[in-house]
Amino acid sequence: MLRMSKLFLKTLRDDPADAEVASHRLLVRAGYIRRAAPGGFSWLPLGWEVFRNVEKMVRDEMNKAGFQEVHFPALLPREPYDTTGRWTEYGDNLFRLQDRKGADFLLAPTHEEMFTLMVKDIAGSYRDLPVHLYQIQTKYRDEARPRAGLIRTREFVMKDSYSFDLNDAGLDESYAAHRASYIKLFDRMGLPFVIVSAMSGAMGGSKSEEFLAPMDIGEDTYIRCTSCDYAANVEAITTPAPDEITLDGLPAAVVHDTPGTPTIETLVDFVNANESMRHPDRDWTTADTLKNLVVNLKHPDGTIEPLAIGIPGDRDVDMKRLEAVVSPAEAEPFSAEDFAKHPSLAKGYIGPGALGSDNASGIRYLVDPRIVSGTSWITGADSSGNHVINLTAGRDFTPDGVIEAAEILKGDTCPACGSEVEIARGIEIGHIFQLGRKYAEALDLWVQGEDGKPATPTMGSYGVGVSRCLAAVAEATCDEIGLCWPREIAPADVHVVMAGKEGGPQRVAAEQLAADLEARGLRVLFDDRVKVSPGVRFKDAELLGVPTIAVAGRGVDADVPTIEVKDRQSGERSDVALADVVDHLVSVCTA
RNA sequence: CGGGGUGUAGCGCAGCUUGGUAGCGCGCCACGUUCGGGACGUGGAGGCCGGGAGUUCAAAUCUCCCCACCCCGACCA
Repeated sequence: MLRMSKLFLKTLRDDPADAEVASHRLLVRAGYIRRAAPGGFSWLPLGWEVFRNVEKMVRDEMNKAGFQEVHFPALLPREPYDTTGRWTEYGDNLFRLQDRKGADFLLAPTHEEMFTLMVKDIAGSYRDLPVHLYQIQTKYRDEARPRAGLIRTREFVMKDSYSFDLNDAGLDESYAAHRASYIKLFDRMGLPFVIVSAMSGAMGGSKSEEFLAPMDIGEDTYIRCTSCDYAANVEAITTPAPDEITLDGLPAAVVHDTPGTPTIETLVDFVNANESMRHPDRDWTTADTLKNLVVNLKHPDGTIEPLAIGIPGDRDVDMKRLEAVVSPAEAEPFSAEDFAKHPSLAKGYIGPGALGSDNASGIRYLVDPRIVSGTSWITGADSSGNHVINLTAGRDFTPDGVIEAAEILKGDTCPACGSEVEIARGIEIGHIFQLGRKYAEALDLWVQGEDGKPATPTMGSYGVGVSRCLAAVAEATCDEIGLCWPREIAPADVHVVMAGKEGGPQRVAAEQLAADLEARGLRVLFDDRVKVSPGVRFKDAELLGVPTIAVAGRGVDADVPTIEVKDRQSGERSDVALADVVDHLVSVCTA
């Protein structure tokens, strides 16, 4: 039994000034956590209780799925991470440090290397596979900007699992097993979630999905359909191509003088205001224009390749989508010097006429999927101050291919059902990933196959942010007045409130009730504080968020004494006869 | 890393423009009253005003430089 008279707890009446999001604000106010470092939190008794409940739930689901728990140090030597290249590749987000002898160490941001080495150490034969291991461990990432309380910290607890299979079919099974156990886990947490594809296009093959808890304060943007259940990461969504248009009878392309129109907006205004350029039936819009821009692709081997991208003028290039498509290359903006090297490119007036491997610049030219044969565009005429109207794809120009780099806008077409998508935000609570053989190969993990020859296992990795899930649950379940935990996560089943005069019958009833409930196996938080007014007790009970509140108050004085039982979430109250209340509460709490 | 904001008692804030012995609310301690929705009275304790340097007879207040935190963006297996 947790007695509030003894509990190391202080609730705050006012919101802490540095907390913006509800989960952060309430967890601090309710005395669950305190900020201790940039991106680091200390846990107070109630918070730690809740944390362990979440952790227990994660562990339980992992064990149920047949995965085995192991544990690694968080403080690791450099060497294995050097072998896989991640000592450097991980970049600024890796906490690096040295021991007294000057040897390099790191605080692990994730443990692929260690799991791989452990399997290498133990498993020797294909008969030892598949292997499914997990750990629950504190992870360290030197985040540029920790934010939103427990949502994004530099030290956090993560459950990470790894699967080792002999072949792709096995990996698929392992992946599916983890996916299924995550669905059970997040359902059990009472957390609404969507699974979005996070497949990175150009890398090919490696399958990846994110579990997102949809909420406005989330930092991951994803796309969801307004009518079907399609959901995808912005990087993974594909743009449906419209039908091609027959070229017969389309108006010819005409070059016009369009002085002083370096931007899409000035261009549209200009052509609409000019009689000779007006659209016969309507105003031109920015969606009628074809915007061409050039970037430099920096390939991992150091080579630089210019790439031209054509997209409808009503949208911008989404750098995240572009990077995902060109990965592992990186995209950088075209500089003034780059333009100087390509005199055929008229900055602000770049058109398909100069682009593509067959034209003046020789620059590879990829266009948005909407730009299909027969679509006509207003676009640059490759000399300063000139644009061309009705330049038609498939007739006047032929791009080298298509590229998914345009930003996704609300109202875009759903690739699954054809209705409209919307843009939503979510918290990434889980991520499952088919790694393949990258780590096994780098660390020389192999087992003897059935045929006696060495075989390299293929791996999957699967993560759940434990501390982040706690915050997500708090965020999803709380209301204006406080936290509101699902029973399994809550620090107690029943919050017993003594609401009468100290030394009166309420005291006696509350003490007895708390003891009886505990004897029946319920977890009890008992507000037995003296010299605390009833108002404070009620407010604190609501703030702390235990799902069921039992008040020994006025009802105790009645001819047939009663206890008020209140459901924290719904706010419903009922008076239950003192004689029946223990049974009643046991059934409520074990339902 | 760019833009914006904030640092004054445990928490939330005022004071700064116009320099002159540091204030309010909550919380805390003592006593009394009260006891079903963050009660009341009386009396207390508690602060190197983020740090450093400067200007001045005098700096929370003016100047310069740091640092920390929050928000937006960039970044983020």
